[in-house]
Amino acid sequence: MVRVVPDVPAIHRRFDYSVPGDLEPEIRIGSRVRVELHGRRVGAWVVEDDVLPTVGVTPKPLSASSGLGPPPSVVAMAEWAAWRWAGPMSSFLGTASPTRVVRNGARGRRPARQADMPIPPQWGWGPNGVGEGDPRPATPSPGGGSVSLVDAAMAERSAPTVIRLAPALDAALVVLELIHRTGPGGVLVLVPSHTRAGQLATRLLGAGIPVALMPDMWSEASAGRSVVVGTRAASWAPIPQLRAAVVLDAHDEGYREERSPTWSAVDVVVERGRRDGAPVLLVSPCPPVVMTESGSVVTTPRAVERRGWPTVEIVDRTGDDPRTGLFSERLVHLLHSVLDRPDGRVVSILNRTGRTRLLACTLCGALARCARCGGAVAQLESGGTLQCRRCDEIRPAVCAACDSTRLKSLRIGVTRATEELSALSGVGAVEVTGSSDPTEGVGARLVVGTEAALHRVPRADAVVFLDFDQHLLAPRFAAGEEALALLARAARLVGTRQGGGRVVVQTRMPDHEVLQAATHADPTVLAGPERALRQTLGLPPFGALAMLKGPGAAAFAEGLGSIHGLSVSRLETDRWSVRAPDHRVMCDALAAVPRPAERLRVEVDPIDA
DNA sequence: CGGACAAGCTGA
DNA sequence: CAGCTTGTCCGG
Repeated sequence: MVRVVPDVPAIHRRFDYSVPGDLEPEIRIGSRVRVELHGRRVGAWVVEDDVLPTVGVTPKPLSASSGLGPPPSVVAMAEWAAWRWAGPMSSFLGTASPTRVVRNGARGRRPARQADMPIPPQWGWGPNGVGEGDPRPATPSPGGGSVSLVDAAMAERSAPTVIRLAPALDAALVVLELIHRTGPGGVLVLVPSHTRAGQLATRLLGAGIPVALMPDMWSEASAGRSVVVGTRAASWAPIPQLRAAVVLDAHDEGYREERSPTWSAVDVVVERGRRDGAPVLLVSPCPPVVMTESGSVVTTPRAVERRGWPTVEIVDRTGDDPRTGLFSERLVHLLHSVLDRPDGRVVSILNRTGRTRLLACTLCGALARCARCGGAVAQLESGGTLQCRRCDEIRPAVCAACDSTRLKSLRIGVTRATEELSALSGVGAVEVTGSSDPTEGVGARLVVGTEAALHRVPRADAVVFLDFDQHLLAPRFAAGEEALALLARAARLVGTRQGGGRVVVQTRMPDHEVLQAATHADPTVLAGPERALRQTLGLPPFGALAMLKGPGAAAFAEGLGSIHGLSVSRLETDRWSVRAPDHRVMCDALAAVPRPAERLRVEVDPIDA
């Protein structure tokens, strides 16, 4: 008899089935099976074996085997994650399973590459910290003589270990050196994006290291002879026992699942490392407080870190008239100085899509608002109609208060900024947003876009943030850390300060810790105050937080309210926040209180305040 | 989730 | 009271 978890999100129970003799050799913990449940056939995972029969229930036999699923250690992780993020175990088992059916034979197959070939030692950091065969000048040097960053990190007993590495320093060297020490088998490497996963896999393969690129090479990963490389979901890779793990750009938001359950791949890898006794290295130019608090931080010498950041120039707009617009004199001057060079390239960032996001009447000064719901209306096309951002109501571009047709832009979006920058610079600017064509702007000399542009454009001489204050003031718990991460992201595009790389930030808060950290190339300038603030407010890592949303939120909140140690408060209708001294107390409570019948979304470790 | 079954509503 | 909708329950 085995116990299974059905692949049906709404069913939170487990059921017992007998194993027919012919299926016996294929069935183990983690196996994908099909079962008869309440008159229909559904997929399921085996999560326990040798289950004793329950009295009064005659078990049905498993209907079929559907191939390999996650190894027992990962099934156990799914159980832990279901508790940690208050979600159904089946969603984690799904992420941990192959996309196509994998039959037993695959596990024994040898990878095509020479997996047992010893890895030549040429990827050490070298005497001056430069990986041989790597032409880039600004690679990290060991923290004093012959001790490398990886040596230092592995020597730390605490897990995880954070490696702070400036944006221009080559983090792949950490991976290469780790593999040189441990061999490829059982090593897991996470990167934030698919593109980078492909690039890293190619680089490792080029060095003769066998790689299983997730999610397509699930069975190669489970064979255990390759380094497993992938993005967020690869934190669930079928590695029975982890030997080591590296998370590159561990601060990246891409490691968080936005849909409920809102799990984090970094937390998953850290827990796997803890269970398997494997070192976990979190590499980031700007490690968040939640990662540095529980472990230790190793980093390059100060001078090396400083060289790994570009020049960050603050354009203080405190004294400027708010009506001056988005383009300071200093900015226009800089734009010209870069674009006057024949191949000079500038990327400017404004995180507002559309043409104009806020308008006012020139005559009476009234803000243009929606007649139906009162929300601000935006202008989508030049001279066009106005549309409400909240309810999509459309109306003509006429002042509702005085019927004037003369409206002025108070807060322009990317489309308008593109038009204006083209005019100012005399260079045709290309607009790049999340919804534009992926090839758009890749070779352009002047790109105007949202954050998405930082992921599309490979290199630039300067990155300009037209209105950075919206990032600094964003209503998110980690707004400061996210803002610094954005500057680090921009830094990658422009390279080092010696190479002339420049990031320009227009702001009315020039003394903000985020900007001080970036100009000094020292993330601890932010981390110190940030840590203190978290401690004062009881925010993670000094407390746990959850958000309840939906029609069932009130009922669930009421149930949680009676639990000792929790504080529950209503933010608005159908939206509640829950605080606990730590996530253990939080998760135990979320698991103990029965779920209401109405729809309910539980966000553990929420992002939005 | 989705099938089974019960209770409630409608119309000739 | 058949025929239909709506709601609640429960799965091995």
